[in-house]
Amino acid sequence: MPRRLPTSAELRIWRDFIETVEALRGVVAARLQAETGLSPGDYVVLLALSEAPQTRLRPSDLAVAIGWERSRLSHHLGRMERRGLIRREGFSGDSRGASVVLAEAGSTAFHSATVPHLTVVRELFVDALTPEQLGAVAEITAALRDQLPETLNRGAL
Amino acid sequence: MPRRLPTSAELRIWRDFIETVEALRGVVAARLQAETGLSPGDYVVLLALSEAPQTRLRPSDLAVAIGWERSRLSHHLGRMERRGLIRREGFSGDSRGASVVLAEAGSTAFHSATVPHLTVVRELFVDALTPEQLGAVAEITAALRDQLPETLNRGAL
DNA sequence: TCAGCCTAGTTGACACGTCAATCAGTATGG
DNA sequence: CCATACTGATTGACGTGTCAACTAGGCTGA
Repeated sequence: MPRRLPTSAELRIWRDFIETVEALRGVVAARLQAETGLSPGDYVVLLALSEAPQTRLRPSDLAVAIGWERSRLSHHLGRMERRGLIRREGFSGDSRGASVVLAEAGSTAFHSATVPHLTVVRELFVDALTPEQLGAVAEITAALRDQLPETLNRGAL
Repeated sequence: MPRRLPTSAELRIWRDFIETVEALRGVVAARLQAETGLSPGDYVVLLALSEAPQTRLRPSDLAVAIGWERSRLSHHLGRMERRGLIRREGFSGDSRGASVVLAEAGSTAFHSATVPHLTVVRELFVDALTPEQLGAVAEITAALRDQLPETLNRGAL
């Protein structure tokens, strides 16, 4: 039984919030793409691979590490492989398993993307907020996440 | 000249924030889809049409009203037209112009989606936050928007 | 008048995401 | 041994978004 509906003020906060975050995501993505040739998705994949032993991971492990569904990852890896950022190799031991390997081009791209990536986050997010607001963001994030179905509380939580 | 890079704490707040909002958007979209058969995009389009005189708008005006690029809207209208939610008609006066008309099915779908839509927003957003936090969201949204390129400060601002 | 420009709108190519189906290899119980 | 179930991974269909190109109708000034 629904308790009540949002007031128009609450609704406006919701819409502004969602639209602004979407715009922010879009701008960050566009700047990363322009400055480094990598999408945010590319970046997280390359980051996880860089940190992995031998810079290689099985797709399932990679998916867990970055909190993606396997199918999403598979599609993305296909695109990254076409661009030479990663390679797929067989996995000795379990012949249904595969292995994703960081390619030379991927490593290079990742390293030259790190600073631009962090700079964009600073300029558009960290510098936009006061330290108190940044703390409030952390609180709000946690509160919102708690309200989400548990299935989604994935990742480094 | 970059001033400094984000600390790892700041970076973690950023990542959690973006991931959580994305998850939230996904959950809202999935629930709307399941309960009403409409995507968030469908909903905003139908909302704008419902409020327009004669429930009809020229695509450009519609695009401005909801803050979308024309091409995005055009693609979306194509899909909505296939489903019978809207119709496209000619526009008398300027023969380049067209007109988007709310179809019967669109009107029905929109009206039966309103309450579920508001309920989802309440449950996953409004109810997750204290009134103070809701106020903080509004502040933070404004601060983030101010940092975005002006081109994007679109809509009812 | 008509060349050049602006505006309205659509289209095509492609990246990204989700879902359901599929395929192949491993494990397991009778 | 083998049917069955489970797991790792990919695939196809389709919705969604962006960008650049394109069509086509108005507008304006030499």
